[in-house]
Amino acid sequence: MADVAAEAHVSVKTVSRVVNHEPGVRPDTAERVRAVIERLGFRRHDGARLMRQGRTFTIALVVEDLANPFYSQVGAAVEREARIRQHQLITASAEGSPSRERAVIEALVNRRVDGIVVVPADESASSDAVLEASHTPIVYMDRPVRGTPRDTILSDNHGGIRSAVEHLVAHGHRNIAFYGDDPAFWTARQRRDAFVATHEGLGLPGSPRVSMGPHSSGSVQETLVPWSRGPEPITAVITGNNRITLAVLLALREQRLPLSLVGFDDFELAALIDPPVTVVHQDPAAMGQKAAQQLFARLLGDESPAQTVVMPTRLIVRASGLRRAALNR
Amino acid sequence: MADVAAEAHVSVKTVSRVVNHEPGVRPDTAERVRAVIERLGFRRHDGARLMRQGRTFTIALVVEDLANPFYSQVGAAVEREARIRQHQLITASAEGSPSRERAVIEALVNRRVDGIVVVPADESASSDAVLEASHTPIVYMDRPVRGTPRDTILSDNHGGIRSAVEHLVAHGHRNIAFYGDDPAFWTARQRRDAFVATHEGLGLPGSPRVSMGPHSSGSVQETLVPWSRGPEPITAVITGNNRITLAVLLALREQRLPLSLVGFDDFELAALIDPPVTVVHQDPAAMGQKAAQQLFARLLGDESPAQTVVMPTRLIVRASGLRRAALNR
DNA sequence: TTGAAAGCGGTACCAG
DNA sequence: CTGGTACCGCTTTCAA
Repeated sequence: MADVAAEAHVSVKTVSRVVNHEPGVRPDTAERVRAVIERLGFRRHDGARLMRQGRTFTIALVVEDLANPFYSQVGAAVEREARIRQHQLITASAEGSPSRERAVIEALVNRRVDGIVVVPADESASSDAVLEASHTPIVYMDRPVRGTPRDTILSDNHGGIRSAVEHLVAHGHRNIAFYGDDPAFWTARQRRDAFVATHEGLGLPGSPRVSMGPHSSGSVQETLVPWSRGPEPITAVITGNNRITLAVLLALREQRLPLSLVGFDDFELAALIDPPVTVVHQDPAAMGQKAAQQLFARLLGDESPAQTVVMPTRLIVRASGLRRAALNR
Repeated sequence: MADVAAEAHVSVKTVSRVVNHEPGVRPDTAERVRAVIERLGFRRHDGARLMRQGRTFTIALVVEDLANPFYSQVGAAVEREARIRQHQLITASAEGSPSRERAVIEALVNRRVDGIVVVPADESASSDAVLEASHTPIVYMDRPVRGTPRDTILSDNHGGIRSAVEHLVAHGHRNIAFYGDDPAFWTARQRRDAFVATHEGLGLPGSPRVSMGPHSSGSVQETLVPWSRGPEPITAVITGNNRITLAVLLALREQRLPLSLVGFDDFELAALIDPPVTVVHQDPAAMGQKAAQQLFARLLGDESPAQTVVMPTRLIVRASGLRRAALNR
């Protein structure tokens, strides 16, 4: 900028005015400056600018794994909201490690990002002190965190599972098993608890048959086989997420068990499997959008108390929830 | 930092030394400084630091759509390489628009990112001037660009298609159709050309039956039905990408056509469809990793001529490539 | 309408 | 081992 100023025989301040389209520059002066800018290929150094202004026009997203379709859809939505507002997005993976997450967040705070959206690795709020001291706004997604109340965007796990159970019951199922993921995950526990509660609420027979992961096709079969034989054999299965749905589908195929199924999380090509898989759909794009919007509201000065938003799920009925007898007719 | 210096009765330079673990500070002085840092909750402002140092320790990834599984896997790989090297990653979507891509790249250059990986929207190299003037290293991915030679990471489209044709021929197919995506895409044209070349190279009968998109299940059926009836009916189909594979699968199901299939791009649950889908797998994670590695090599001063790397594809044989007669036995 | 000087928060360089 | 000072590239403030 100094170069441009010298070349155009004006002060840096005038160049600055031209670059930022500030008023109060004579048109011919402005034109002369622009010509020099063009000739020298000058580009404003946004780092310096933003440092002076105290904001970075950057937000960050911290997730477990960017390659996971759930997170990548969240990422796309957050990036879109950021772009609309002239902000840039830094994305970082914590790989499910709380310590790495903490390190990542500290690095982001050191960079003075304006705000952070994070899918927390655990509930420990290990970055609370840093965030508090730096006044960096944060929005948690998908899972809540202990400690200081913060804006949090969750999925309606309970409602989703309930709709799955009710759907199966409406189609005549009474004996339904639930396969969930590792109970270390908050969402896995939520969905399990929702299943048990709904099971009892509807007065289904016996005690709820629940198997928590981590699961593979093999580990699923260990309970799937006895449960579908013995007395009161199960006729349907509900799964706690994408990964478990896959394991159960493989297990059903391997054992040639004609059980009905409702999965949590929609997945690509669920409609092409035979029979097409009925799922509880959560909307990662909507969640990401909501999280980003909430973050920007804070950046714009919203000082209202932290709020938790529960995003609705939607049952996508295909065919796997019907009774197999009905399907074959 | 000035506050810390004042409080600890040392100069800012000494604080700087402590913060950066530079040698030449007496242990007790360092300890005193650290105590003040802790008490005041001081955190180094990386923006200021990086501005002085002239590097930002930031690289960027520009793609069409972060939610697309191909790009999100690339993104995860690039982020990982960046993180290993203490860099952060800015991700941006250009939504397939060359003008938006140009704007995004200019913004990134203004931020002085150290380098950029981009999946270009078209071949026009519209950002060439900016990149040239700013000396920002760039690596192109998946598609080449005209103009100044640049580092480029491509997938072996030709080899992939050839392996698909050869696989089908080995299983007795002679009449094979190709469904590709919109020929506006460089990769779509590459794969089409590879099909035609292989078709001729192997001396398959008649002229190659090719239908380019954009395709839906409906548009596929328009040619699929006549081609599988008339004289020399096709017995197999090759698809040019993920999206087309889906359209063809739906079309085959709708028309109850028992054709064999090899798809380009692997996809989630391809193994669970009946019959399991044989695919040409390209490795987005490996491509992203390679691109990032190439970029960092440039950042470390590699001045060798720009190179184009073609990453191998791999045929994942499941069952859909067999003749249906064989399958039913 | 224009410019000089201070300062954002650090680091580089050199002196003590 | 420690400190002073210039300076990175821009914006802010105030004066001309």
